[in-house]
Amino acid sequence: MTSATSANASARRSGTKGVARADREQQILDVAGQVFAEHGFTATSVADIADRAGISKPLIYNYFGSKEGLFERCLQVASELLVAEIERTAQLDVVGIDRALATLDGVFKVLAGRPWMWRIANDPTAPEIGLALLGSYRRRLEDIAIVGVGQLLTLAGDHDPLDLEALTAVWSSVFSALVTWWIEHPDVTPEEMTSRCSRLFGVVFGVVPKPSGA
Amino acid sequence: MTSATSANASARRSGTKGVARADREQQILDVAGQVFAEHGFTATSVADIADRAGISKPLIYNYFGSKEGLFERCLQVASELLVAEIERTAQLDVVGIDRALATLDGVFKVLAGRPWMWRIANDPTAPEIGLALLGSYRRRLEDIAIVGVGQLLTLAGDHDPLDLEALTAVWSSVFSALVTWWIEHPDVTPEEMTSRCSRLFGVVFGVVPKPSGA
DNA sequence: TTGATATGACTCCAGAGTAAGTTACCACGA
DNA sequence: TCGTGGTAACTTACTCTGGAGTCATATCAA
Repeated sequence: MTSATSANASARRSGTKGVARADREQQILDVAGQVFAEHGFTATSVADIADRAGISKPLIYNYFGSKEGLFERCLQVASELLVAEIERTAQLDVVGIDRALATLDGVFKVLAGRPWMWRIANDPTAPEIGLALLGSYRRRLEDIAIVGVGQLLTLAGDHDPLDLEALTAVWSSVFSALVTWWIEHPDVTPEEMTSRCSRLFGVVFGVVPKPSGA
Repeated sequence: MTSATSANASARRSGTKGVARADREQQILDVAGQVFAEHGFTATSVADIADRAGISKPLIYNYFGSKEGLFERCLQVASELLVAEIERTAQLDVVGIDRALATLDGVFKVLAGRPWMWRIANDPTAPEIGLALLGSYRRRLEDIAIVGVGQLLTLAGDHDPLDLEALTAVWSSVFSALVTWWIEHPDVTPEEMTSRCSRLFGVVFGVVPKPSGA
């Protein structure tokens, strides 16, 4: 990801434990992601992460500068992946409920096996710097959501800008609620969850969406 | 509220500043509610609250025992009021979307002028003890929500218990999103917000609900 | 020897909580 | 109308702890 030792990062290189920089960095990020997800930014101490990673605290500062710096990197990895997936789906030629379903399906698949990404991206105790970063990602998602919601409202003859704003907030929260519910039910597979969403949309909108092909 | 000086709590009574216990308690609760709502439990220090109230820190400990104790009291006041209102509405002879609207309307009216109550009841940095208290209130709300959602699902022939659970989570989040959106738009009156909700439900469900009479 | 990796043992500070004293007011007796 | 003691309200000036962040030093590959 960074630059040095790009070819064979796993090869022994130098230093007390013989762990190459890129490897160590990745390892710390992995562990930090887990721990931050479990307890939230504020309730997590750098010493916790160091312990779990089997290294010492100063090493983390050596690699990431500060607790916030470390969190920011975790957040960036997670957000980047999620937003990229959602933007990818938005390019597809699908609209309405089907598009919503496709987006959810994509997120479920990205998140499968890495639920910590979702928790970090929604950590309410995140520090200022993290909130700023999150804000920029959220704005990108908002842009996408607002288009879909706008189509729905326009179709219904509602042109009130505040209605658009409010309904977009509602849709975002529905999206989050579904993903969060799934994260809290680790036994449910992405496929099962997608079909559950499809079923629920059908009930709510009184429509049977065509089975997702993606 | 407490016991002593019940008749005329505002009358001077005794002590350095001549403020009666019940008055001071209320004053601290008011200020604490504001400050906790602004910054969240974790980011608020007891000294902050003391400063804003124009008193000293130990006085707060004298009255409430601990930072958590103080927060718990704020939370209790807020939750009690909100849950009572929602349960009251649930008694009414209204079902479906109309009931949802009536509930929202009630909450908007309770919250008008005291938005801090909503923020505190949704403070993600609340301490354990607060979460426990919140849990009990939330369970009461869940009981109500689950009935309404259950009716909808049954009507649609869906009897999957996990579907019920998930859709209830979604509905709760929609409810929260609407209230939160409103809290963040202080210029919108409760009446305006209720009619906005009514309009949005109409768009989403493709139904025009009858104008709320309550 | 040099330079990167790594750590034990610190410093430092914010913020929760406390001990001990101070002030104002009241109710009484002389 | 003075003490004088009782008591509730209130404050100053602390202690103590958890946790962020740092420094001097050690280990190892080349």
